Amino acid sequence: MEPRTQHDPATEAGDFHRALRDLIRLHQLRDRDRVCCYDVTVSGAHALEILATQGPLSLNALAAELFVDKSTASRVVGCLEERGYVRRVPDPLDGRAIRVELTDAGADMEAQLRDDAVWEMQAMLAGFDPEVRRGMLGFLRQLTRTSATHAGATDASCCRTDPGAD
Amino acid sequence: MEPRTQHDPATEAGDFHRALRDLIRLHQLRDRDRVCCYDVTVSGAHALEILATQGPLSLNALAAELFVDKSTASRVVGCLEERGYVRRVPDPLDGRAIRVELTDAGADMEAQLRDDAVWEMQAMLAGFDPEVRRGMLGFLRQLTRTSATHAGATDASCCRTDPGAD
DNA sequence: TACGATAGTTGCAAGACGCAACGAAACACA
DNA sequence: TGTGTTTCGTTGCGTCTTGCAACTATCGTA
Repeated sequence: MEPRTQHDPATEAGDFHRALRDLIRLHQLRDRDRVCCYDVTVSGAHALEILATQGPLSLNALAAELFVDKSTASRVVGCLEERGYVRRVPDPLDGRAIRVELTDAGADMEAQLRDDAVWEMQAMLAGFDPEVRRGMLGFLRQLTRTSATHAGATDASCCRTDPGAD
Repeated sequence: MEPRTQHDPATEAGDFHRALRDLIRLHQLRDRDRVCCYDVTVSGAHALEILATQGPLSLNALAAELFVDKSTASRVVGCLEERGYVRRVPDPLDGRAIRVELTDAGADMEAQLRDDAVWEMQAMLAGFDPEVRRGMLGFLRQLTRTSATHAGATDASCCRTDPGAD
């Protein structure tokens, strides 16, 4: 049992955990408000962004990118299509599949949303050292990767109630 | 219009934005799974953590910490109380108010949840430079603060779309 | 042609949330 | 001291998001 000093790994990890929890919780709620006036849901906004980055995708691929069930993805696409932001195009190579494409309006909307977020992020980043910024970006991505791994192995990691006696 | 080099602020901000979006989205979904087997909801887990950190709180204070409506907080507390993790104690100084207290079982559960998260976070942090870690912690907190400010000023920032676009 | 696998859609239920209405207690003020 | 106002917490109700499972249509293969 090591003493909990300021530099104790567990203490530091606890700080990170709290910071991350607050951030996630806040974004969960804030984004809902922010996005509403743009007439798209949070998932919709993410879908637009993904489509803008990766080009047309099948529904399954989109669902995977969004980390949601394909049924949810289907509904999200339905909403976006109603508003004219995406198009469902039948896949010429596979009669079962569709390709979800961004329309011009969708691309425009996506640019607006991204601009907004980027602008805000830029302001935030200004106060940090370039080297630290690079490290942070890697950290965020690493965190996502690790979390994704754990999420994938839910059955095992979900109910490991006792890490020590295992 | 400067060219978008690797060090262009907007590009970097975009990278951050994407990284953060993925992280938040993933955690949003992963936490739901993770918490299920512990018999508490995500909000419930956060509430436990907050109570453990800050001690007994009024319902309003708890709601503020959770960033939710007091009605939601009331229900969350109701769930936790059913399971024996918290207690509603009448405030001796104010007949209207209550104090939400952690029970022993609640403290135990909270420790389990936190341990889990801390353990994971610790593993993640191990690979990063101490200086970068310090920067990151500050960054995360700054991000939360800024986001909170924007969330508070929703009326102004939410609908700064083009009014004539409808 | 028949069968199993795959893509996408939809019915259904559950969970989290906010708003608004409500009762009870505290407070302010005449 | 009595009355009106504010604050605290609870509850009814509707909405939104999501996943699971059942379903249809299509593809690939024997």
